[in-house]
Amino acid sequence: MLSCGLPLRCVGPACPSGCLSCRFPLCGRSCHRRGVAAIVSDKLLQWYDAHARDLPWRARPAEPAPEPYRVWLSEVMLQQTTVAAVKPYFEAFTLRWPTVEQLAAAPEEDVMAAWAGLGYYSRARNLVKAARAVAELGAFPDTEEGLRELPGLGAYTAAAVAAIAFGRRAVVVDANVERVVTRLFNLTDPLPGVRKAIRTCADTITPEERAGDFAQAMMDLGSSICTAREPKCLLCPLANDCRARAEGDPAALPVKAPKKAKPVRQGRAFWLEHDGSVWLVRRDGKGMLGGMRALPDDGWSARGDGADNYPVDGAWQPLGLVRHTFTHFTIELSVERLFVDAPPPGAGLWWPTATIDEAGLPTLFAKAARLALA
DNA sequence: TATTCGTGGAC
DNA sequence: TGTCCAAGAAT
Repeated sequence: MLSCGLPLRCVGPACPSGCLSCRFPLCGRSCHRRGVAAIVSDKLLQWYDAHARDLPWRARPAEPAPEPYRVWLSEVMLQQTTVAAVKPYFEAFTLRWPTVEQLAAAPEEDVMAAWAGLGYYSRARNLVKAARAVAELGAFPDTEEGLRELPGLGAYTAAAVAAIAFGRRAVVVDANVERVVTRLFNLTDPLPGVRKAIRTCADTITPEERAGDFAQAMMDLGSSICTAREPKCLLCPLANDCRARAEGDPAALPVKAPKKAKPVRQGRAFWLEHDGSVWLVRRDGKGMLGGMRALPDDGWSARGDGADNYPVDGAWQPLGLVRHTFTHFTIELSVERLFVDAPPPGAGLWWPTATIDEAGLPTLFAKAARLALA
């Protein structure tokens, strides 16, 4: 086996010269670690310059950074959400609210409705809060620490916005980076325990310059080459530096803890109709689908079935069953209809059924509406 | 650290 | 059809 002849104290990807003897824990010293890391980040940036995806919220490589508002908005939308799903929402939001000040001035209800269908609705609630905080401040914070104070910005998003919008050196770790780094360094311990090691390793290859491009390059690599299933190692610009490829199994990383089974819950949703309109309520505060418009229901949740209690007495007509799977449980929702002359007790509003698509219903209730109007 | 938060596409 | 998965945050 060829040796590169450098001190055997380094960490990180295999030596670019082919040396496979540099497999030692992080020494943190100025051995040739820096040299190896710089080569890796340079290779990745060169690959990015040639292969970066063209996305609505993104500047082309080496171009001036896009507006912080667009970076922030896209990053929040992209949390646990695919690029394809985000695109139309990003276009709609930036068209309707071109600046963070305009978003800050919008009624929360309108923002929630515009977010309907995208999921994880606490993001929309925090989006409004953060926009108002930024409007109050006069501008986005331009450091990772400052951004971290805004609601809805965790470690990942604060680092990403700091790097992409403000050119700060920040260690940006998302699921793509976790996958790339566990493979590049052959980190075989399971998530989430391995996260500290991932961060340490990601830090070693994060460059001082172009940290934003580097972060996006890692994400593009993770989404197109270093994919969860069947990674395309033959196309990978870092193949020769990848320790999992040399000595392990890239496709088996990262190792994850087994998942819990999802319970199936039963519940009812109530379609109260009067004069061509349906009665909609607004779900309260924090929990599941919090703040979203919805059909009245019988109190089902992730923890239990509905209580089988109807909002008003009458000859309710069962219309069918809607099955919908959330992250941690499945709901079988019986949709039942009653024609009434007066609104039920409690807050709500009559919404014309002809324009139900514009009510901003989350997907479960949009399915129920589709059933009721079929 | 573990759980609770959506949704739609790929396979 | 079922399972996995995605630019995570808050608690």
